[in-house]
Amino acid sequence: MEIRVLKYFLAVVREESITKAADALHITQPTLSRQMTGLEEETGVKLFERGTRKITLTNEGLLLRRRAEEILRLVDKTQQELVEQEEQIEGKQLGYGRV
Amino acid sequence: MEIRVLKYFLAVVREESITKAADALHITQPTLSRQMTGLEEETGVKLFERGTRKITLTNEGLLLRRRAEEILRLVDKTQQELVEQEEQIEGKQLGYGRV
DNA sequence: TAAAAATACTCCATAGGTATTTTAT
DNA sequence: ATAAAATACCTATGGAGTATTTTTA
Repeated sequence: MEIRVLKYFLAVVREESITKAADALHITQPTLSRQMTGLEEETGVKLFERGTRKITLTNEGLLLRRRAEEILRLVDKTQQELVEQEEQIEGKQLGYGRV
Repeated sequence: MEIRVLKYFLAVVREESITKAADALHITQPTLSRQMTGLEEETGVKLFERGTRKITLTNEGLLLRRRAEEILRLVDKTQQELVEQEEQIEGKQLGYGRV
């Protein structure tokens, strides 16, 4: 399970469609279709019911949606905190790209 | 930032050495060295002070350690929950690999 | 000087693309 | 009939390996 794929998954959930999500992510429909199949194989659960008009989440899909949101929120927070701490330390001349 | 790399990072923290962590992860030292450099470039912060005997974490490294532990705990929990829900649903004949 | 990390290559796995077929309304 | 997903096949990026050099207690 990778962060990139969890972002893909949430895009599919948001758009209720692999085709629309692929467009939003600027990747192609087959690539996203394969990534979602891969996620289902890896986790061992069926995440969506595919239809011609839209995709609906299974109970397992609903569970993963909640967790994926939590995980990605934490990842974003972490990246934000690192930038903030870096700025603080830069002011003390101790950081990475220090002068 | 990918889950695989966060696992690598925590191994380096645990072993206090890229060489030892690579060994524990069953990958080579240069691969892990590059992944850690990549993580530092991607986040924009210096994570370790490299020494000849062992590696020490910077303040940013300490921060990432805490967050990476949180993130990986959530990921593990998620995978566990998916397996559990799957088992429950299999009993109701509604799951993925249903009979 | 002797460990550990970094670099210079090479290779290969897989993310990603295009074209097409299959599926479900 | 048609819109969406899946599949087949190909390309390219980057993860990973071996050999070697550079760094720092």
